[in-house]
Amino acid sequence: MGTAAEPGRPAGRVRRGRRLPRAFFAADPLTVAPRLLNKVLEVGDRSVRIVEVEAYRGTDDPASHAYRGPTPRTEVMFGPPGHLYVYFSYGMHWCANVVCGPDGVAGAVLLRAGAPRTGVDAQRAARPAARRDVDLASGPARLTQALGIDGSLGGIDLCRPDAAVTVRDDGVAPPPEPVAGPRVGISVATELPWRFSVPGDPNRSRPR
DNA sequence: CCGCCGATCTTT
DNA sequence: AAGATCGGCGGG
Repeated sequence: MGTAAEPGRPAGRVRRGRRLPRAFFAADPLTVAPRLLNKVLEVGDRSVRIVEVEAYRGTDDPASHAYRGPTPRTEVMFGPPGHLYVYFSYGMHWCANVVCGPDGVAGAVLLRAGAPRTGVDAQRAARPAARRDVDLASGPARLTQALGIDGSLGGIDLCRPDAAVTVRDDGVAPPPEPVAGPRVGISVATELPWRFSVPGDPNRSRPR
């Protein structure tokens, strides 16, 4: 019903785990990105296990929204780590990032795909176009749709006790050897292997 | 299963 | 004018 089976884990009660502290996000996006794999992204009763991410840096990364310095849209990327950077893409989609790196240095990790975990019925209701459950959160805008993340949550602090969105550790370790490859949908810095995913996970996004 | 293309808004 | 995308449609 509400909870998806996770292969390799015993059926039954789902561990909620504990919210990641701000220190987790204070490192460089390139360091944080692979560590976020297999962490849990939770919004209310809905959650996914993060299976694909991309690192974006700031003024030294031409593919980053922060490359040309702060703007009203991107200023949160220049602020303290552990906040949510949400942007509107292609006129119709929301995409969510976690701000990483020290305060004053721009950086973020784009949350690209997740495996549905709890509140799966609500995720299906939020994603009527998804034919199969592996399509529920298998893309950055699909993930935000499945969990109900939009611009109204932009800038929130994920590390506060009362945060509407949290990233949690339920005891599942990141993959020891994550798949690394080029970031999707960019036209510059395409040689950098800054996209990370859980090897073999069927919920990863399908690059075009 | 795969590739093409339109939708629609922000930023440059 | 292009973009950190998605889903519908047509063809194989």
